[in-house]
Amino acid sequence: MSSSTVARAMRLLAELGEGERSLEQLAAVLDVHKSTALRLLRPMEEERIVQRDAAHRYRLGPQLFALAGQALEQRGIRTVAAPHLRELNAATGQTVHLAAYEGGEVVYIDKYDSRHPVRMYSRIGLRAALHCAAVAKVLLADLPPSERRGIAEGLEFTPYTAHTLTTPAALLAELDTVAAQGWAQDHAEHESFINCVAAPVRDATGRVVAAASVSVPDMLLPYDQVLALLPRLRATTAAISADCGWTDPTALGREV
Amino acid sequence: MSSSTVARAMRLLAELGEGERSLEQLAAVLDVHKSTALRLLRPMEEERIVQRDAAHRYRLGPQLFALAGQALEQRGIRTVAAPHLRELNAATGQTVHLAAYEGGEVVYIDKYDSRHPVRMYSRIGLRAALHCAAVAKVLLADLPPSERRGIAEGLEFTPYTAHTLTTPAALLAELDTVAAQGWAQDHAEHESFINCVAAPVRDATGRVVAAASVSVPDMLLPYDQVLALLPRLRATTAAISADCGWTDPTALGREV
DNA sequence: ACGACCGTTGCACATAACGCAACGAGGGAC
DNA sequence: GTCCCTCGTTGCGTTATGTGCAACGGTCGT
Repeated sequence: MSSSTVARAMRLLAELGEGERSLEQLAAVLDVHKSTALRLLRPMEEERIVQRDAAHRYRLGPQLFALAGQALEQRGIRTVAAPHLRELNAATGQTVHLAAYEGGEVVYIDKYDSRHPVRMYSRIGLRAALHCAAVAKVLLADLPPSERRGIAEGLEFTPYTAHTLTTPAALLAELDTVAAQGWAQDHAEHESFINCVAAPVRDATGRVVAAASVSVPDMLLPYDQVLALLPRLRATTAAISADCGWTDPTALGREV
Repeated sequence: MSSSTVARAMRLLAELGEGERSLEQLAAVLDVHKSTALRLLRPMEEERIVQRDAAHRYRLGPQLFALAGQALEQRGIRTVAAPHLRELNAATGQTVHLAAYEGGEVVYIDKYDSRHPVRMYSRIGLRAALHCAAVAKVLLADLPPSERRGIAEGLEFTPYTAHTLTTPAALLAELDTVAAQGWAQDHAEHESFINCVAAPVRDATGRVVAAASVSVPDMLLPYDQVLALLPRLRATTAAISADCGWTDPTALGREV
């Protein structure tokens, strides 16, 4: 037993999500009389959840932005991402990380351990190496080019392995690639026996607010099989982004 | 005559914007029986507008983010402006806002945070104070004088700081100045330690459809250095306007 | 200036939302 | 482990409230 009146109101919101509608159009969607639709819309208009322009056409209102912003502030990206990351972790059995760019550094803000006996070492709150970690590459790639440059030139480029990028130029070139393809890899650049792939999470404004990654020791899966996890990873980050309000403009060819 | 049921549902959303709530708490807010609150929440939960965790505590749900994202998407100007605002944000490192005049109020429709540790607080969807905010002045200044007058006389003129304009006459005089010079300032009129500059964005018909601003705490930059950001801001708004089809008729002596 | 269209209002009727009270599940304390 | 207490859930009868209808009025286009 639930309120059908509220259900109708929610249906109106969904419809307005598609674009501006007149009162009559909205009434037609619900298959109710115009006056009924009007009475449903009025309280939402008062709360600025919906809005109407001079021509009396309805659209979603600014209070919606305010609510979404408050919600994200409270919960943070970590809470929103959690169920999706857990599922990715369950599906792949591998270590899953969530990282964010905060004040010049990339920090791990969540982690789901591999179920295999051999695990990689990391801990929530630790900083990622900016010139190695796949999550770092994803996050840096979203920054404006001028800032990327500044960061790249300020790094130490500690050569952890033979694959580690060791010059600002190499890193900047890599970031261009990452920005273009929409994901990043770490091919034994930090630990000689660990490969990672990472993909960005975007919020409603389209900005990259976090990055998720799968890390796997190559004794478990060789490099090319790690790349095969990419579609699954990207499906996960797409789902998280959607939960943050992001609507993918390149939603054409889908291939989960 | 409007649906009080929907009004109650909206009230619940506003309450959930403040934080997680139990069913009983929500019922208490509306002063209704628990079962009533439950019936109101159920359709919203089905649409994922609200969500409940394992402990049955309600919070705002992912569908709300999706709606907010769609709503932002519908504001065409936001999409056009985004890359330019991002660039301005990157170049100055300061907080950048985009605001529009909608139905008698000035609403922030986009925001790019400062990268400095000390940030100003604001959120997309909030209303700007019409007698303080630089963006408000820019948007009001484009209205016909008669409408300006009506708005100015209907305001409350809350004196946030010592610099706040407190009379309709003072505001109207300021709007004349803004209209003449093509930009506006907020010299510690809303927060005593924050200065802003704003400039208009015009569409192909020449109407001001939005305003962009840079806001900076004066511990970061003193007032006169904020004014020095003006050329950069105006270059940005000019670029956005150009993308909207606006061709500047006063494109003669440029001194940016 | 006229007509057509769309949003708005008042009213009578019936639906659906409400409060109540009993049920059930989960958690904490002893 | 068992009891108790709290909180969410359900069924039901009443009545408030949402609904359709039809007439009104404002706005735009011709």
